[in-house]
Amino acid sequence: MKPSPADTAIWWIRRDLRLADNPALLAAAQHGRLIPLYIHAEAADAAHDEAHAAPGAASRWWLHHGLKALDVQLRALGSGLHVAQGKAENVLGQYVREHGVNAVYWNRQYAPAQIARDTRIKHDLRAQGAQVASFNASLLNEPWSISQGGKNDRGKSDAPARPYKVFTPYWKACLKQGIEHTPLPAPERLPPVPINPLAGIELDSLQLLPRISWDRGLTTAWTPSEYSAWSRLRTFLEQALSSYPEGRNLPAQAGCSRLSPHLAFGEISPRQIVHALRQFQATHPALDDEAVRVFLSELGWREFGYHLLYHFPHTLDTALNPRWEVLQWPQPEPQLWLAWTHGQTGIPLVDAGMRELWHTGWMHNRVRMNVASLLVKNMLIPWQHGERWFADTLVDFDLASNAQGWQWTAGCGADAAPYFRIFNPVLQGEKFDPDGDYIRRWVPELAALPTRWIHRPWEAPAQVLQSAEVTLGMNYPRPVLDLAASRQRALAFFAALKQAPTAV
DNA sequence: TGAAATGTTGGGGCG
DNA sequence: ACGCCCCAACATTTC
Repeated sequence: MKPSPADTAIWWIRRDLRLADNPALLAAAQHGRLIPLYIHAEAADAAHDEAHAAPGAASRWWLHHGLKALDVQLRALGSGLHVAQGKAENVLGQYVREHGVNAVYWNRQYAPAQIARDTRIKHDLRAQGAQVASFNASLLNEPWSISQGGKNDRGKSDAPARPYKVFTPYWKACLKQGIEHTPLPAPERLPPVPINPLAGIELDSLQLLPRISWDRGLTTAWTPSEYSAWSRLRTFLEQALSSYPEGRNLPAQAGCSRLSPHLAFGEISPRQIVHALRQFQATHPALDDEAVRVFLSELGWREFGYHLLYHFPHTLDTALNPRWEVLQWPQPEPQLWLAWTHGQTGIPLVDAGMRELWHTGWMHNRVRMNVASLLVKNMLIPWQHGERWFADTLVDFDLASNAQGWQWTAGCGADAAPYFRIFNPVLQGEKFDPDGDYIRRWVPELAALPTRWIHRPWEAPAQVLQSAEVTLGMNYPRPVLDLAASRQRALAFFAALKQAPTAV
């Protein structure tokens, strides 16, 4: 049956900037006309409670280039990206009412405000007579599909299903339920975009790129596109996967996949990754199962983050563990915050990490744990401050992973590090960056220091500092805090949790 | 996916 | 040969 020209669908593009394994796009491509529509909501358009979902500066940079790349792909298939600005409900409603759109498809997002908005929009569009469907395209399992006491709602157990709060049993349940799916193919051709459905706007007019160009480092480090996501994955499988269990901990090495921003923007899906991993495993029988298991579990942590955010939406900015309410946080010390954000704490591993973040929009996970521990424990600055800084500066910013990760470090989240677990960035540096290569790359003023002192320059003999041309307090700061003393202060502060009445 | 304090063990120097 | 001390190495406990 030939679809009538009036039969027009919208693929509402969100964080699914890809053609392959995209159920919303495939559904929309069944119609006679297709508008691939990206709707940009500026902060003023977004509801107040959606502020957490508004992209930060680094994410906006990625979004701009990712959408450009998607447009090129769409044009190759006879289509093209359509950009609109405003509140999503208004824009979609207008297309349906005034421009003959009779179907709208999207892939799900999971921030509490997004769920509420999408539910509302689905209801409204259906009331206008449009066909609407949403799909899972960014998770191996929907956050509500895994629970304790009967994994499916058809189970015989009478006990109400409860969400998991501990990673290991959660991930075991996921693996048992099955994470294997055959990814959907990319469409071979796309229906035409209707002639002038509405005056779309230019992507450039969204002004997603920074006004002053601080983005050179981002451009060097990343290429946002579906194609480069696959190129990253291939490189990782061939070069890093086999030594992943150890390699992933070494920030100076290319030991991890660096797929996180591509995942965050949906340029590749976890199902595609799992599928590619299984294929690689099948063709490389000597590959260590342990390496595959560890890498998969990192995808598992991402899933776990969404599971927690869905079941405990307040964890976006409030501790999962209610015990944390008893803590009387001191006023954050501005000079500590400035030193932390600027990578000028005088502690090499922390400064290297914060500068890597600023320059590339990304930080190695081992180092993320260290900078987070320093902020929350040694500096006693609430984790929400760090969470917001990461939201603005990370290209891989992901609401669920970020909030849960910070809560993990702070000790108030699910399966969290206990409050007394405080990283020592000197020891961590010596353990995971034993040659100091990571420090030398990101803190070049210390590059000439011998490895013995590179993680603790303040202890280096004057002669050593002098010949390395390091003058503490001049071209590299003295430590802004004493690691041992601030550790003691943190232990004393968090000891209040022990007398708290509420059980975990 | 911690660090530091404390405890234990065993080899070697030494009187 | 023996007891004593020191201390590295490792294990356990504590935060």
